[in-house]
Amino acid sequence: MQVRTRFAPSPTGYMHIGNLRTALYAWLHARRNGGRFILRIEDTDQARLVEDSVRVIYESLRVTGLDHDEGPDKGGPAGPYVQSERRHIYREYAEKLLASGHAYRCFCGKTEKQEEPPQSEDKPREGGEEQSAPILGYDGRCSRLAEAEIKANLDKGLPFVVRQRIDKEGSTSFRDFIYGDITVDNKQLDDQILLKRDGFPTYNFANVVDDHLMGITHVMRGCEYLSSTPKYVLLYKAFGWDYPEHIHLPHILGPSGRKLSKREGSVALSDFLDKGYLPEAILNYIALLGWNPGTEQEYFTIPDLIKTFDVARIGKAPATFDEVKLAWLNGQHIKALPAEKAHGLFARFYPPELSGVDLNRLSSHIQGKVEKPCDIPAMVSFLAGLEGTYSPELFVNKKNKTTREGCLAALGDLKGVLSALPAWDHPSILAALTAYGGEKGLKTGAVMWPLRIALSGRAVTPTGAVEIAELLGREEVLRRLDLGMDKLRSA
RNA sequence: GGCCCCUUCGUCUAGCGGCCUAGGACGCUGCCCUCUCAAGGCAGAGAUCACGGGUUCGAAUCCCGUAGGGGCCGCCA
Repeated sequence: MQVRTRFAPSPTGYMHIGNLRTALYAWLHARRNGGRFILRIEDTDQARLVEDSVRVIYESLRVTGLDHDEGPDKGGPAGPYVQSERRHIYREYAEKLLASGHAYRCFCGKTEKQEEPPQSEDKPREGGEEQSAPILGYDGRCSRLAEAEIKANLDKGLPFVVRQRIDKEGSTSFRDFIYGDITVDNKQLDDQILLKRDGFPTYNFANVVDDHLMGITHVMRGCEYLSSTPKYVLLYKAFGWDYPEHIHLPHILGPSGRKLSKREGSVALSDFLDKGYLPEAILNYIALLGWNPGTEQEYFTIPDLIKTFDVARIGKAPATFDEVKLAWLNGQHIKALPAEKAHGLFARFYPPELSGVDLNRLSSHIQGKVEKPCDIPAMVSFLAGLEGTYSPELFVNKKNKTTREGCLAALGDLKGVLSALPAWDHPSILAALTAYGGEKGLKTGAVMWPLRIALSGRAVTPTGAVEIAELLGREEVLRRLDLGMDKLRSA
């Protein structure tokens, strides 16, 4: 049977990194098995619609390369898959359940304001208050309504919701691919709402209907649905449908060990893209959060991932998102980039003051050491100017055995050597410096150190001293050499 | 509160009864190399496998319990 997976995001306005991982796993599983990957927009909550969010979803999938085979913008015999456009379908299936007695109409009104706990309104729910206020302690009374009462209510035009009728006897089990056998007593399962007053289905219903209608073979989603799945299983049974393989995924946690959230830093794909993380590095990293290849390989290209990904190696324990490791992996992917691509990635991070510098060269110099391109401005700022003052103490370096006096002398000599240099390019500069070191019996490090400090004002730079000199140009180099000597003298 | 799930170095993880005096990666520390730092190479610190009981000749691996964490219990998904 052909594997069919789906990604079913709701339009929240941004692509959460946890959702992206779910999409990635579903996509990889489909691609790995020559199956189909379907995109379905779950926009059944009218109150929470966020403008433009469908575009964000498309854009996120486009930039990460998680292409779908069927869905809203691809047409196809089974598309488009936007739940708000499929209301008639859910209504039709709700009618079937109503007819078979697996569901019933509930006419209970919304909660009285006074009944709400006075101060438990910690976080006001986002939108939809009038319609979606829960019925506190719904006791199932409408499930026992007589036929005549229902008819009377209907005739009066009373609004209603459709609820799933769950027999509270016994228990319901299913086998999750990751978590194994899950059994829940039916008395734990409430008569969940299938169709809301506004005629839209809830996730609980639309999801089951669509997954069946779209022939989804493997339902992959976050494990927050694990304990609701028995209710879905009951729905499948009520319809007489086979249920798909369930693959619940462990959560991704934030640094504090709590669910990854905006408060704790970046959670949206766009946040990482803005910082200069490569889509393939992001995918590589999140693939490893909850899954491992069974080998010691950690660096993966997307084709590698397709070849290697296996749902059998997904773990159960939640994983903490670690941006430091993401950054390392990003650095690995940056190193693998062709020079032009790397420069293209870096370009937007160069500050405008660097206009006089050969940025292409700079890019090739730093490609091997950039992990997060957003660090670039700070890395290269010294090239624009030695803003502020650096401490002459920097000239003293134990490892290279440099002293102030020695540096002062070296700087003076270097000024002579460099101003006399016929050509200004990397090999010439390097040759002159090593020759000078040889003459004076100095190790190259002892020559480079004072030069680096004078040119950059810092002990750590993203490129070697010679590269800096070349990039800066002779005039600026000589000027900075003077500045360094001034500092050493006045200190 | 009820129910469900999870628990190996700081973090991601390997491990599916003996190969584990628990392996790899990130990070950290040190050394080497080099035009400094970085990168690269090498080395090291870092986990009594949450805890307590079993089962077994033998348990990180199986069973039970406890604790901690997470999730669900919405006309949200």
